[in-house]
Amino acid sequence: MDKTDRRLLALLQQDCSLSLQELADAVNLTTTPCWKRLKRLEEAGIIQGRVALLDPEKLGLGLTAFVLIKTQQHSSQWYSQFVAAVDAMPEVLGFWRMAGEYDYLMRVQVADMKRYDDFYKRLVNSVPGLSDVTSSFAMEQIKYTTALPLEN
Amino acid sequence: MDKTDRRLLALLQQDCSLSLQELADAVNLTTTPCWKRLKRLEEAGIIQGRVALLDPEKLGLGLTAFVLIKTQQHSSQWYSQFVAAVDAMPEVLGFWRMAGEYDYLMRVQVADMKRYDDFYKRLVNSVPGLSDVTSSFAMEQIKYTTALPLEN
DNA sequence: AGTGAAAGAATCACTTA
DNA sequence: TAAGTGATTCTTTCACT
Repeated sequence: MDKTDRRLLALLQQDCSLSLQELADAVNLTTTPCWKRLKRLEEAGIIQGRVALLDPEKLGLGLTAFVLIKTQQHSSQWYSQFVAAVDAMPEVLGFWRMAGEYDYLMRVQVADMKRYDDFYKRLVNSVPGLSDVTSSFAMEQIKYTTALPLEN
Repeated sequence: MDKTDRRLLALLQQDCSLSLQELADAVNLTTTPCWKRLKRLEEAGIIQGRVALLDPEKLGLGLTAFVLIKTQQHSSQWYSQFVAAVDAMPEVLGFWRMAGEYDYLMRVQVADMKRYDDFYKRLVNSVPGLSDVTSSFAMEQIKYTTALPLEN
């Protein structure tokens, strides 16, 4: 993983519709060595995939909620059940186990409050022991990017 | 935006390296009408772009932090200054203005605690009036997806 | 929405430094 | 071990139906 690889990654995480020729030009290579680098980065799992980013507003999914969860349940069995349940909920775009006061944090994207309420009920009923669940709602998304800070 | 468009979007937000032929097959079209739909969805801004998703761990960016911010400053001038400052910080992957107790929530990705501390100092010095800033750290990322819940 | 042709891009065997 | 050339194949794009 040299500087050229990093520059390729920085470019691709901004726009993966760049052609091999454009990428190669940007890093002063010809297409073949550039292509080999991309294959290597894919096989190494550094490039996890290529996705289209969609506009949530235009798709009627304008409500972003963050859910903070505390629980008394900490068995590994309960945990796998919880993770499986949350995994199966497509409204959950992000899910983290946290250090500190709350045990879990979730980012949820839905159409409106009615849909959020619906999601919330499904969530608290999906596993036992979700007693302390607090929801916070976003008024505005100021910044959102999938691009990691690779500094180029 | 009919059902076919939605199915195309659902596919592309999972994997935009699918060829036009594969996409067309999946929605029972030939390449040309399928291509025209994609162009329409791009021009409408529903497809915002195509990006490569990278593995943060493998790039040495394993620390995810959430930053909650309260402020007394609410002038539009202060706000644009704050937004511009945060925008310029590549460690910030998500930034929301919130309803409720805290005014802002941020998702930050960095290498380690040392780098986080560095970021934190830059943040609180970027604009005046960031008195109440609390950081929470993720122990584990359980789920992360850019795919919106389009239900297909 | 489809056909078919032309242009463009990706892929790979082989070569070179 | 990394880069380049050139041929082949696959993909995208578009005028026309």
